Amino acid sequence: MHSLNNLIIEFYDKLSSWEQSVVKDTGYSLAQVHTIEVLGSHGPMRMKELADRLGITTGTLTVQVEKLVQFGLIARTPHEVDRRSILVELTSEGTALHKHHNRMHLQLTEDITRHLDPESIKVLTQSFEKMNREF
Amino acid sequence: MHSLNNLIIEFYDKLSSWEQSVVKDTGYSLAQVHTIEVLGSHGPMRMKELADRLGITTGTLTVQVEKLVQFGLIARTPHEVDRRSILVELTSEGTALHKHHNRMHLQLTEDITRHLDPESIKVLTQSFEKMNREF
DNA sequence: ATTATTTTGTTTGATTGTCAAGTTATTTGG
DNA sequence: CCAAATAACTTGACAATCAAACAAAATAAT
Repeated sequence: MHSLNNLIIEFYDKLSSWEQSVVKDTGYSLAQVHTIEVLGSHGPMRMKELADRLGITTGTLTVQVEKLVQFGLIARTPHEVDRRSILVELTSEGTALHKHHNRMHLQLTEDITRHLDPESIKVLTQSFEKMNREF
Repeated sequence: MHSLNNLIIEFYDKLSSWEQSVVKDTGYSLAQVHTIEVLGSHGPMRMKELADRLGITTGTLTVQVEKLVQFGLIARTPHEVDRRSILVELTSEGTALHKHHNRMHLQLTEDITRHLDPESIKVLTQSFEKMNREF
């Protein structure tokens, strides 16, 4: 248990470094790419929901979104029913960035699991499912 | 493979959120606790090495270390042989914080793995070992 | 041995990400 | 209909960060 704990911490650290270097290559900041990632994997959403998912305040997000709009990565559209709200969604350019980032992640997953046999991958997948449910 | 990739991303996100909330409770910042963590798990080291492990410049670290010294969490001692260098190490208070954080991590690992049978934990541990080696 | 280069840590100035608090517009509940 | 809650924005203040310039010391080259 103790060793598994250390392995998880090490895994997290290495994933962090990897993410940082991959993001740097895009020319955008970590916060910016993270925003694109969330929008890409969950689809268009209101500012409030996006802020919650990113773990930041809406005030911070307002500024961040403004930049991303100027970069042409995302677009703001009024909410159909709630006129207080704004829907934020990826532009085609934003979608392209998300897909690119996704491919990087997939490649990494393939790279780090290449010495695992099919049975281990199966157990690993099930274990991640169970662990993610417990957070 | 595709689903495993998504599970890893989800796992990373959840671990991130967890870390953020645990760190917030300590009253110190994420960067500060991270510095304590590295010093706690690897022992005293030079500024340069610490900066490299944290993925920041020595300039940034100089400022950060100054604060942590004022908080009484770490101490600076001259390097025995290289007079350009400074050794940074945890004080007893810093060690206490590290131990506390470590206990939190261990508790989390126990919590998220509680529905895994011993055999799965074994495979999971071996898989993490192999994956960490491939980064 | 002397000089040039590299390494280590610090300082400074600029930029980014962040929050808290206050504001406005809108929605919801009594 | 009015009060309270919610959504987004604005502003002012910090934290964290980097790059560049610097000084001191170690290392390499000649």
